[in-house]
Amino acid sequence: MAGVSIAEAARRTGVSVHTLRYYERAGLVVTKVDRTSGGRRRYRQLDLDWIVVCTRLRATGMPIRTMRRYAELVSAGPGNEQERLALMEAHRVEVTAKLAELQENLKVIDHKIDVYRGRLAAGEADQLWAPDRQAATR
Amino acid sequence: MAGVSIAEAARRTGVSVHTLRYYERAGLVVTKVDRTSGGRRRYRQLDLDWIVVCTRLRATGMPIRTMRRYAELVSAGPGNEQERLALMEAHRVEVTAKLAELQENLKVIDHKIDVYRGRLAAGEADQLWAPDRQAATR
DNA sequence: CTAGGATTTAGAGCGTGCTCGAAGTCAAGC
DNA sequence: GCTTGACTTCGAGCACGCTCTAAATCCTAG
Repeated sequence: MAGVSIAEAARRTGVSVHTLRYYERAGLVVTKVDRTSGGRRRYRQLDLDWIVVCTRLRATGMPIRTMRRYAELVSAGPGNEQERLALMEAHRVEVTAKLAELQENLKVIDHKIDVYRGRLAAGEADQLWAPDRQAATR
Repeated sequence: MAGVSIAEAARRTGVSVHTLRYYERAGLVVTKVDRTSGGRRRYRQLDLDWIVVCTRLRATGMPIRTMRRYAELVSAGPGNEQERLALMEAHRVEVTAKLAELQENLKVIDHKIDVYRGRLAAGEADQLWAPDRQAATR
């Protein structure tokens, strides 16, 4: 029988078997995964590829319900590319916004790190700090 | 009475009043927020500043329990800068990893967008697609 | 002084995205 | 054929981070 077991699919995609089944139930898996005569899933490369795309979208914070919507559009076949494009572009806006926010807030973290490095470097010479300086840099 | 009400604090920090109280209960607020004689919170600038820092850390995905740990270290006063530094550096590693992952996955989104833009551009000339091409670009 | 809106607490409830358990089925090795 | 372990479905359970409710209290405007 062509394809791999769910355990192997989990290994290859980095998604747990539980989550693989959950994604299917949730309507995210646009490919119809084969079944053995005994009812067991057999994942082909196409299925695995799609699931990997799902993990990428998830990793960018796309909600499950949006992924389902996207899967529905893909399942509906050609003719709704406009809608798929709109969905992806909307998501792109969110991702880039999140990226910018992350980069901005990384600065705050870096600043904190600088402060503590500075204190530690100074602390080697003198463990005491003026109270107001503590309050200011906390 | 110095300081602002919780409603005003919410407005200034962009955090709901519910969440402000939740953060305090959760042990994230290192400053001791004043109270009126009647028991109502009065936020001073220092309190607001700290809460804003909390929102930055949250925005970078720091879990509540890590923020609590950080707050504990700060509350404990000077002398644990090494530990605070380690905590922040560990978080920095996670944030930069997330940033890189996000940027990587943004490429997938951009590719999808390219595909759909291409299809739409071509679709204006011809709505039909070879089945294998559909499968390949989905 | 009073009415009504803001605030308080403790605790319950919710949305998301998994994660797991139970009970049963399938299949590969001995 | 039997055992053993992977797999099935379905529904419950969980972790997280809020978010809201209820009932009481506070405070300000009129």
